[in-house]
Amino acid sequence: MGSSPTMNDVAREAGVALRTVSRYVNGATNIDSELAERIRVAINSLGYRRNLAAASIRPGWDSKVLGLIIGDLSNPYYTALTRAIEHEASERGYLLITASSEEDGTRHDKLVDRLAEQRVDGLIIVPPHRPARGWADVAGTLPPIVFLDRPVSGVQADSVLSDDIGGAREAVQALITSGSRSVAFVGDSLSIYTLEQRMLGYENALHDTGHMVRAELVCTDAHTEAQAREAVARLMADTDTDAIFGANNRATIGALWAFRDAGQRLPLIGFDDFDLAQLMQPEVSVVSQDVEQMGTLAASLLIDRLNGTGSAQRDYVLPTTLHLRGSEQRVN
Amino acid sequence: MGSSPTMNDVAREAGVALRTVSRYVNGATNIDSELAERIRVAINSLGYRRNLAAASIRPGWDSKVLGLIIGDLSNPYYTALTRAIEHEASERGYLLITASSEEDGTRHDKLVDRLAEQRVDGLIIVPPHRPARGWADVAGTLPPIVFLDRPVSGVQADSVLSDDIGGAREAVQALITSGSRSVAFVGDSLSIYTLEQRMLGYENALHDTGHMVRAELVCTDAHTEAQAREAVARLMADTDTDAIFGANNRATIGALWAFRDAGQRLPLIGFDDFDLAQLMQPEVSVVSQDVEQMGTLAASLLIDRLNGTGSAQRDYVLPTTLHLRGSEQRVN
DNA sequence: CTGAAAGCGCTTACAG
DNA sequence: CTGAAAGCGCTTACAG
Repeated sequence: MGSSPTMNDVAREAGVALRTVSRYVNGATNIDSELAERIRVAINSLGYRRNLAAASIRPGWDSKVLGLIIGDLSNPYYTALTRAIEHEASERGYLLITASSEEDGTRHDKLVDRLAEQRVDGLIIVPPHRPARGWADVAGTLPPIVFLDRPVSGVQADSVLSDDIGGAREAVQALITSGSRSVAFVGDSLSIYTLEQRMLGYENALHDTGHMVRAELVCTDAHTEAQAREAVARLMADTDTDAIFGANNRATIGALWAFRDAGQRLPLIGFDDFDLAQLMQPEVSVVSQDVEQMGTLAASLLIDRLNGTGSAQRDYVLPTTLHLRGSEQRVN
Repeated sequence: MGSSPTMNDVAREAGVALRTVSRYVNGATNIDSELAERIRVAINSLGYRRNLAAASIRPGWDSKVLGLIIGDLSNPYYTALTRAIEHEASERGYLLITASSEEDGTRHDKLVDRLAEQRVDGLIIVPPHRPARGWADVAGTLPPIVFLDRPVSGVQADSVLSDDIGGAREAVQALITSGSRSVAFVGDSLSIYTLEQRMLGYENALHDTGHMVRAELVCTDAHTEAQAREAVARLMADTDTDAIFGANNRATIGALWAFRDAGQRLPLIGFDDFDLAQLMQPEVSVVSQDVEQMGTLAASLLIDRLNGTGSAQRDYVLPTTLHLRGSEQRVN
């Protein structure tokens, strides 16, 4: 390292008072031009850089750093969210610390603590589905929070969500409209808020169209792509499943694998778009979330609140969009 | 906000000296157990959290925050890199600030400045291919750096690279071995280090097998997937191209699109693996970089250096792996 | 417009 | 083992 030059060093070098350097560095306009020049030269020759970390400990100054806790960067859904958040934050002068909880409650809590201790100005959080401790215990000690993807009750915070119920219902209805009668639900644990909601949408669609929810067509333990692949294989072999609703990305991709394994496909609609969906044969139909808007909105709500221009706290539920591309159709 | 409680508040509440609280918080073992208990109670009742930002301005203390500047989080290659870096950093107690330069030199320089002013302990940087200013101008004012994906000359820093030349050569040789004679190069600008290297590998492979480099088979202005798609379409229409080397992800996907548009495919090998490569028909052959190891190594080198356990500065060039999955074969 | 001084929340020799 | 004091790099009333 070799300790870097301080504002004090610059003041000495330029032969002015510390305060004058501070004003110069902070962009004050009314500075004697000769002094300003001496300061400029001193800064350059010393290679001085202001220390924002030090500046931010002063009362009323904030760090202009936001924290983001997501599940896992390997999930393209979270990646897209992160990108939008980072973009909006950067646009508005904030840096972003990104951390992955890996859906582990304890790890998540540690990250929250660390970020709070780091004195980030605000937090955007995708809460883990099995929290290790209650939010109420720590809420008072945390900076402003916006929850993303999943809401948290009992905490003062905005939430930005998608219409999981509506999206799932629409997808399942589309499958039924295309002629399927035994639509299977393939997804992860219902203890995950979004999956629970999508299950509700699935049930709604069945009820609306006069169908029963049949337990043997419901798989809620496909945590990975590989498990979804197996689950779909089993559904195809053991039941009269005639269409698949992939309740998340991994489920959908798993189904595509199972189709390839079986050498035959079933009508399919997935929740969440993915990169090459349109390059598949047939193109994969999906319900897509407006991920970019979700991220932008979350960052923007948080920053508005930090600036005191936020409105009353509420949940924002963004609509989803059904993209019918072909894979929903029956095979004959 | 409402200013949060400080160590001073805790000391007063517990009826001990500030220093004792500091020692408690920093995990000193030898503290009178009765005092420790009083401090514990005071911390809980006040909802005190240590202020790491304040602590880190003291001499010899560092922030335990690293900065990462990449091109763009929408590129899965950078995402994978980021994930590995974040994982290693987290594993070793560091937080990670991630920022996107969007390949813009000026924006990149601003991020470097901001991160330096934020006093991150170290920086991992994918340098933009057209830097707006020279590294020499600022090198002295920056924390330790590890360059990733592309090297930078004239700066004291480690670099973590892939064997772009070797990987490209191997890919092109494989296409030739499969019977292709007019292998086209489709990629982005050669002012990007990795693309320049891959072009070298392409040329090497041609020379090694007694072929000439033919200008009409070389496309180096496919900056986007869409442009690559058009470029491949043109190659198929206007030249005798009988195989495509996709010099990056976007080029490869663009080629797949062009194949679908044309209703026929050419032998293809791409540089960089992608998520659904094996779900395509035929499965897409690629040269893959060991992205996870690159990220882990970069973070690990940086942290070792911060801890004073780093070795002499050098470039690390990681080998690539050719995955032949079928798409390299000729169509008949 | 500029200087000398106080203070942000914290850690660390220095005495006891 | 613990207390009162100095100081990290910075900003900001307070005087001039």
